[in-house]
Amino acid sequence: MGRRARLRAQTTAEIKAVALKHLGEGGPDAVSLRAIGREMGMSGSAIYSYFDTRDALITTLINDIYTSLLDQVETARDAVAPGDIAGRILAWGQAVRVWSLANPEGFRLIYGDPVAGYQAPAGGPAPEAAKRACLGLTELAAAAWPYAKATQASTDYRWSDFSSGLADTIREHLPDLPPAVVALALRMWGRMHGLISLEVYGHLGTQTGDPAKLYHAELLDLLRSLGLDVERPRRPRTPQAST
Amino acid sequence: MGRRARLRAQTTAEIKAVALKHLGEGGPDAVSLRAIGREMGMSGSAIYSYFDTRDALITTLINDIYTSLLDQVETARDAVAPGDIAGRILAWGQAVRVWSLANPEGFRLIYGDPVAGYQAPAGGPAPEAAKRACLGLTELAAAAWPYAKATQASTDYRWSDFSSGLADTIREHLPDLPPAVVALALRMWGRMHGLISLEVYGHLGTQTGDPAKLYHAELLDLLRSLGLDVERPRRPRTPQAST
DNA sequence: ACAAAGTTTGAACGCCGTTCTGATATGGAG
DNA sequence: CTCCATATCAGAACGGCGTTCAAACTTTGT
Repeated sequence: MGRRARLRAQTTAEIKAVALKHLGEGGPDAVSLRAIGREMGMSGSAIYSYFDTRDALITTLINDIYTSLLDQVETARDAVAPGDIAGRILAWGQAVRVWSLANPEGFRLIYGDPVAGYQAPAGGPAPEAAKRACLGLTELAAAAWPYAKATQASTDYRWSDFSSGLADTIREHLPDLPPAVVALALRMWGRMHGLISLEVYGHLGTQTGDPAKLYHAELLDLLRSLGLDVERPRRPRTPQAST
Repeated sequence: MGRRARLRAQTTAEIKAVALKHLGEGGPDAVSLRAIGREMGMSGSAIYSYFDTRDALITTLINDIYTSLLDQVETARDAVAPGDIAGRILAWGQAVRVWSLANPEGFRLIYGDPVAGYQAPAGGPAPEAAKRACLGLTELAAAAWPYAKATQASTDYRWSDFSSGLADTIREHLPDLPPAVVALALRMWGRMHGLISLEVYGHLGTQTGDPAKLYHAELLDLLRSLGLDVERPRRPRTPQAST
């Protein structure tokens, strides 16, 4: 890699850094090519050498931020012993909320209307990080499955219910997994996402002064619905025999 | 009310109607004062006679849309016999999802980043419709409480955990209600919101082809966690005696 | 040393919200 | 009916935006 490529990579990184800074300080509107260029001492149109369009820049920002979220969440999960399934799920859920509240603009970028008129690249593959999130949750759901199986409603799922990309990835990492586990993982995702999303967007703050307590109770209820005992000792009870 | 006031009301209504149309057709960006004026045959600046600023227009749109959502949801709920608690919760939840998928731009406006640079009126009272939603869910939670009480985790809530506006409204309509019921209602809200939000913003579609099945399973699990039997006969079992 | 490729600038186009200056129409008081 | 305050409107203007384009400048490989 010549000197030129190095400069290019450096400038690209600086653009992303400035964009992230503006995002955090002034919200999504502050992420404008002209403003970024102004701060970097170059004209706004020069950025088009590095990103085809503003949406392309936003897209890579989303990928970066999403990746950082997953890094943090996975780290929190791995700080709990692999055998402590309830503890791992709890750690995952709490980490998602902590990150989201610490990076509300990032959360909005990933999960909400990112920025004026941004259109996600259509038809493209699902973002890598989204699959990673889903896979991580599926692993947790799979670990809880022996306990949760009996409690789940009798909806029957097929692999065809899920996108081939997701299904293939999961079956590669976790063979012999019933598709219902993936559905459970997606529901766990939604359950964590709901309260966090309401809180980040300020809908919960006007109703309750203590969203943390609410969220914690929700996670406990989630564990209970997975058949994992949670009051006092956090060890799960013995899984039931297969039906 | 003179002729003048009538004209004014009419023009105001037309502005809102055109704004809603643009919102549905072109997304949030299409809601621009200039574009609205263009379509109405008047200059963009003329709208400033009717709304102080674009954000004011957006704010009334949000109120209107939020109200229409609650009208529809309450209608769906009231189509189920008052005694069928599980059925009412199910109807509420399904109605929220149906409305959200039919009005994704409205959903984004209410719950997401509404539009470029919009700032919700700070310090103002919580939107009327939000309290209405919360109150409706609290009624459902209160009806389910005799069955759900025993299943809830032992988090203890106080009235001071909630905003005074909400707490007062609720205690006015439903006296002698434990604050834990409000917490339960907020959690129910979050639980419905999670999957719907993921679906509306397209995060679920890339992972599963059948979000409806997922959402229905989630509602069933919610009912189960409320202590309401749900397989086949939808009648709740007898409430347990007070602990 | 020189041509090819990459990078940057600055003007331009059309969009936006908002403000301001006048022009025009309306409504009520005398 | 007249007259004037008030409400409504058009149009220009300011500064912001994403994007395009021709022209200049810099680096690279030969």
